[in-house]
Amino acid sequence: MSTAPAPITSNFIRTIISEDLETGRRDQVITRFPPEPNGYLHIGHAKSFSLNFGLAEDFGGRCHLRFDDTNPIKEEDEYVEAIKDDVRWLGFDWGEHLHFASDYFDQLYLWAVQLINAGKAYVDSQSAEQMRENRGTLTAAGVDSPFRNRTVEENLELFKQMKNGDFPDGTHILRAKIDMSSPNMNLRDPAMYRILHAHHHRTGDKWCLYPMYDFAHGQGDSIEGVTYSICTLEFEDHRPLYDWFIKELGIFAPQQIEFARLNLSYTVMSKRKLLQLVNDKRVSGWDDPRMPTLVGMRRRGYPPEAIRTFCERIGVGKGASWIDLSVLEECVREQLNKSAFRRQAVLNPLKVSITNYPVDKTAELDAPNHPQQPDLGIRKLPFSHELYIDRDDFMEDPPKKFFRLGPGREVRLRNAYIIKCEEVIRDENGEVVELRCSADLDTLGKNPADGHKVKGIIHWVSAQHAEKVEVRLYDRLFNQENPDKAKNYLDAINPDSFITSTALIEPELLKAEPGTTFQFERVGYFTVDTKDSKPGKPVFNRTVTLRDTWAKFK
RNA sequence: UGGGGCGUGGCCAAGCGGUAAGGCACCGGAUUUUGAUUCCGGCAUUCGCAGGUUCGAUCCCUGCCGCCCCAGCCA
Repeated sequence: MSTAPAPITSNFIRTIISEDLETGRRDQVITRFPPEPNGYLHIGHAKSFSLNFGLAEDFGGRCHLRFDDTNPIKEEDEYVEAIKDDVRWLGFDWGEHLHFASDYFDQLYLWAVQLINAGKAYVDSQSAEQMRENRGTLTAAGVDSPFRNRTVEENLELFKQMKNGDFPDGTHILRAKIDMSSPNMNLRDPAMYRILHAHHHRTGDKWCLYPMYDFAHGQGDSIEGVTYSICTLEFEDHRPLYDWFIKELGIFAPQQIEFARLNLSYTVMSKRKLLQLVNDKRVSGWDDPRMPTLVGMRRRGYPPEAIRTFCERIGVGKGASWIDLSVLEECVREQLNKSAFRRQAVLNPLKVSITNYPVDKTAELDAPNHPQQPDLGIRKLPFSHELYIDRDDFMEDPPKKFFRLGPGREVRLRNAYIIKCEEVIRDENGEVVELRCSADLDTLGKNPADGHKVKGIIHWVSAQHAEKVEVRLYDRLFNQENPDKAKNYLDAINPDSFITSTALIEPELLKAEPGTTFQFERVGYFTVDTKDSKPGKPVFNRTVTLRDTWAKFK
């Protein structure tokens, strides 16, 4: 197992920062992760905050966690706590720097007044519809609001009344006075403050007007001394606006750098859609193991290290990119392979009796917890006359390349003996119900005395010692690479993304603690569900299957 | 057909004037009591296209073509 650190491939952001540091344009690196607390974090957010925290770490700076809570209608405390949890789960630490845009509401209000005084902002009293009409289109300039030239005094008075709650929602709005004919729509007198008689999760009922994200975000960065404000591509057009506010206000200027958000095949990433999946009960909740949310992945059994590896592996660029789900799954396997204890479990049982093994005898065989890491110890595996193997490991008329069991064929029982299929028993319908096999009792821990080779190895459990448990087989939530290409993304939901089944497990597995992951040898990685498991009655979530090159031949 | 971006192998992605890193995938082969893992080896005469500058261009210039984003009192 290599311990060499994964090579960090450069990216354009790293290059910019390095240059700034070398030329002295900047002398420190302060970044931030600015989620809106209106939903749970997903893997796309993980890419963003891994980048932000990672950069700060690599350059000896720091990264803040700031909640951009400027819209009280959509934001809740529940999400704040969940987001903090997720960021910590991935191993990042914001130290003292937990902030909220709402911490700056007073300052923001003062700045709005400053802009009004400077003649750079005005209260508009058009309706939302009128504003939309007057904004123009992508190719036609907008027209000035009839209220655009109100006097500073009038604006000041109106803005104060807005703050005092003298007006109902939607009647007035504070706008920046920039240029209604700008080719950049964001500069056509954008809204700064809207009236919202709503309860805020932190400021309560103190305010009845709230700043727009665009009027809060850049200043929040400025207040915190953020040197690099890293965000996604869709805010590229907003940068001139943020820079305008910063310049007019005469405050510290962070540098915004945009990168492409993550798109993962077979999943959707918009919070609106994830919320709908939850609300419509298409999934069991934000933490449904099929969700691309961090809580979902955690419950599914994805280790945080795997997600960090994934975020590094996919890189950072500016081109819209689609990452195949298999890349994430491969990171999960890579991590789990190193640490997960090995166990045996049979999902689709077929009875096997060992004809030359005493009916009343039970042996306790030693089986390593991890064949590649002997220091992880062993566990006892009961072996007896009657076993179960997986139906997939038997074929009546197997092709040449099938290394498993078939009439007259030999196979190695994992961690036990080599057996030979002597007889196939069927029921009245002709279905195979039992295999009678002879075992070479001299093959425990060694090859046959005559030196012949047995290539196939299959897993099994002792019938009388096996315990039956629930296993949940998860697969991709959508069966279309890009669910948004369907008429409705809900139509692309994979009906087989969640299958409840049972498994016969070796007794050792009964002690499994919720949240721990095992490799069911030759099958996949399974994690004890943290919600539905009971002591002595674990429920297993299939985290990810093992790679299966044999499956390709079939 | 306004503005802002982006185009390097199947998927990501370095490189930023000196003759195409790396990862994943894929294909061989070795080891293996997991058809897993691990290990070796292979995998772009070419960087969206067409011109130009240069001794030399993926990197500079020009013109095309293609894709993404923007008309919330959302973020």
